[in-house]
Amino acid sequence: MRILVVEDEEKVSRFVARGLEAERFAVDKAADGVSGLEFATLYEYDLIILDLLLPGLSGTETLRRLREVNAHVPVLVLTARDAIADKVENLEAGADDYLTKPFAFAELLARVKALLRRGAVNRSNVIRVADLELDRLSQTVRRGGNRIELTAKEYALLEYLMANVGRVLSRTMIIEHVWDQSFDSVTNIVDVYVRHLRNKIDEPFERKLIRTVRGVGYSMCDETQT
Amino acid sequence: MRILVVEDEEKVSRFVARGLEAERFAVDKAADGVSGLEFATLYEYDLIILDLLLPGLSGTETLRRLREVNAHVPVLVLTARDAIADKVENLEAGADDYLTKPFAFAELLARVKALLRRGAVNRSNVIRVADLELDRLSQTVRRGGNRIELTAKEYALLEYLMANVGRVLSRTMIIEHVWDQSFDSVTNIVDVYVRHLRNKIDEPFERKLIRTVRGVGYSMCDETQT
DNA sequence: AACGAATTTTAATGTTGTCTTCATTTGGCT
DNA sequence: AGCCAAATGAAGACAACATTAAAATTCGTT
Repeated sequence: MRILVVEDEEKVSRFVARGLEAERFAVDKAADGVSGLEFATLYEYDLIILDLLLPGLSGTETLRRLREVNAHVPVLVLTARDAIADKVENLEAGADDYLTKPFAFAELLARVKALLRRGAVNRSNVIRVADLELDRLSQTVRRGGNRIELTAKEYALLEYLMANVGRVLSRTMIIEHVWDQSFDSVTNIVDVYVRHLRNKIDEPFERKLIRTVRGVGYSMCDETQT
Repeated sequence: MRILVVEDEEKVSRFVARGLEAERFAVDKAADGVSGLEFATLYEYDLIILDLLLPGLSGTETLRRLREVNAHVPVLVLTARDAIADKVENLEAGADDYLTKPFAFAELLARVKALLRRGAVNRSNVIRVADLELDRLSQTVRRGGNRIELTAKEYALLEYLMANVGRVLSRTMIIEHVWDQSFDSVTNIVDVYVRHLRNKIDEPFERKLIRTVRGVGYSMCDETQT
């Protein structure tokens, strides 16, 4: 499950991201409205958490434009305690729920899960690529019907790859999403984990799904390749 | 697409350069304001990423002088977290966007892409010349519907040629856009790469798109040829 | 708390593909 | 023909990726 957090305060976004990641969500962070919109345009999210007090583009304006881009994704809005006046405005602008700062993480999590459940009725939680199938609810993986056991990191990597079928993901992006660390370019951990994944999901099968794009990164194939 | 990174911290600049290179940008690095200015004067960049906390010449001063040299190139400024006071000053001094450290690479990339898109009204994500088609988003190339695999350099060269359809590009111009600075002047690398490209995108087809202009350089044909 | 097993990470080595140079051939132009 | 620019082919240097093993860490169990 992918969540985008649009929040300018580094401390808050870190706190939220950490907590959500512990719940096995894949979290992206954006520090203001402009890049938040950019993310929302480029990638698909299951939920967006949006702080209204943003530098640059105002939160309400961001929300409005977000709706132009994607009318379906659930948006949870964070506001300051005394901003109740805006409440109506926000709900009208397209927020699905709101939470006032400061908040307990447990409360945020409860609301996040509620929103996801609500939307889950008509959305599938299974991603399929060829005969490979990943269920995000039960966090299980099958290929050709057979269950494949993955470790936490292997699963996270596979989910990230499958959520972006056909797109090439750079090592930098993969490290950021799966390992949540930056600035450490002297590691080949992505290569090693790709190997682990290949051993489990590609090795025993005829058709290989994980493709290496030299100089760029890795990608899940959707089309039949040469 | 060429990007100049002016940043004194080796770790940060390596991290940024690596990530951008995986996105197929040609990246030059400068470690301080003076050499940053020098690069910006000597070469043309599509975007400049400038750290404000530089040794020697201050970042703001660098920015001001940069604008004297080139008023158009988009500049993305990196600042320390608590330097919000300078924010207005920087935007006034000519920064197009800013990002506070520490930042996630995905966020930097989102902003870079947004800035590049903003600057070019006529730049769509897909360039077409006859039945040849280059998609800047997915970085893929097709001719007559068939996907063509290119290496990093081949792709960069083709993008530059296609972005300047009909115009004749000299070898010097090509080297300056596609390769990064440190390059020896007695080389026929452009010829060699044009050959590689022709093998992949012209050889199998009837109509040839890359034209040689003797004594000058190369060009992509847009009109129907003789 | 201590042990062992499984997972994660680092590190070293082997392999492959790309980049670059160089030498040679081809072909246009005067 | 003779000159010069461009095309071509191939080989070596180099960087990126694959693979393996071993070290470090985590986690559950006793």
